Amino acid sequence: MDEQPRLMHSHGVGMAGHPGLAQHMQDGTAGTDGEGRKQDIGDILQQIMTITDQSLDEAQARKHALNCHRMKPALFNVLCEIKEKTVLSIRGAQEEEPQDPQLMRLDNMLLAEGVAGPEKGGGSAAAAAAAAAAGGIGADNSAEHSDYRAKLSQIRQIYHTELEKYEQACNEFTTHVMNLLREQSRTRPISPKEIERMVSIIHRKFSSIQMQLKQSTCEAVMILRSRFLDARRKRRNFNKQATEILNEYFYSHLSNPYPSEEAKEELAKKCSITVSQVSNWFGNKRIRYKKNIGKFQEEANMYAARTAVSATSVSAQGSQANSPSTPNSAGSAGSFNMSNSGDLFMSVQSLNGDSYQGGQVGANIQSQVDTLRHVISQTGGYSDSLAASQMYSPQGINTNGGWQDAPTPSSVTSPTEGPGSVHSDTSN
DNA sequence: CTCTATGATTGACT
DNA sequence: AGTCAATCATAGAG
Repeated sequence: MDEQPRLMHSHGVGMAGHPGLAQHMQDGTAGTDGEGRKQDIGDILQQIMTITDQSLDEAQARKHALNCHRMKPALFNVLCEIKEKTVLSIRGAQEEEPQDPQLMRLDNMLLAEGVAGPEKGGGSAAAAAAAAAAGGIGADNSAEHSDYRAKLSQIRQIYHTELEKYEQACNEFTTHVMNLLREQSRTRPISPKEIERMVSIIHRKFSSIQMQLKQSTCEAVMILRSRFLDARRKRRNFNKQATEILNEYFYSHLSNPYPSEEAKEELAKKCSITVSQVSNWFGNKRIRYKKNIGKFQEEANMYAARTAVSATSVSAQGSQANSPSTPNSAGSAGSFNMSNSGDLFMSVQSLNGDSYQGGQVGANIQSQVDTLRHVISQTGGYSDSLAASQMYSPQGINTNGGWQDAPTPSSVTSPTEGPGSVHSDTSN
């Protein structure tokens, strides 16, 4: 035998063979003979089959008619039976899918970057963390840092708006589908489990859209971050005032141009830069000065002259609190002040009798020298004769490149060794 | 465009 | 940890 008749029988689709259907037929008032019933059922099926081809209003009307049809409950039962069979085969397909590792990764990253998770606090904390990761220098409120924060919060805002939109759309769509299914459940058998399944399918679809959103958000954050990190290397020259302050300190501490931590902080504050930048600057300056003293001599002269003038005026006022060359005037280290005065003296001394070409610079400040000597002797800047003798060592640099190792003082009486002829090791 | 100056980074050293 | 030395990368002048 072929499949069709057997199916019809076993599923009760055979009109006469189905008990429920038969009963309804008997209960019914219309069909009295078999031919008429057949006609009737065929008619209904035909209507159902063609319902999709009709216009909405037409279909609605037809649906209503069908719902009220006397044969409807019987048909419903038949569908229920068929359903029971097919659902079994579907059931195997639905499985609990494990949490997507990629989604977890994205979630974790968004959380770490402060895009997802709790409001504001997390965002700025993450930005600060990113800034710190950028080299420890960015921890201060630099323009780039705030820029980064602003951009990140922008991304965060977009992300949340979109996420909310998706969630809303998802809920709306789910509600819509559920309503639809509930309504349909009047004409065809739909179990709650099926609705549940449909809902989970919808949710899965929407979460895949959400994943795309998360992915693009992550990309945006990465791009922003890489730009921010690249900005580290973007060099911006310090402003003129900052350079002058740093140079003033450097040349007035030429024998020992190693500012203490406090001095660095003070300089950083004055120059509106970070302590690290101050350290960088001094590191660069020392090495470059040492490599080419001749080149820096003019600069040294200029700052020495300036400091001399400053010192003179300080002396006149009987105060040194406002001297830019005494960042440690608070008095944290006595030796600091002492070397300060000594360095001034040294710088001027080198001017005094050098064979340097720009002799007129020296001549210009020649008058300052005596004043300065006077000032220094008055303030007791170098009561220690050893310290004074060190000053005369040409910039106090030894062949090992050491400033810190006490350089062998050439001679107090021979300060005339020109900076240009300091050492052969300067030719680098 | 090239060249120099200069701030930042890196690795070795103490 | 602080420094030196070499190097990178860019700003700015020409």
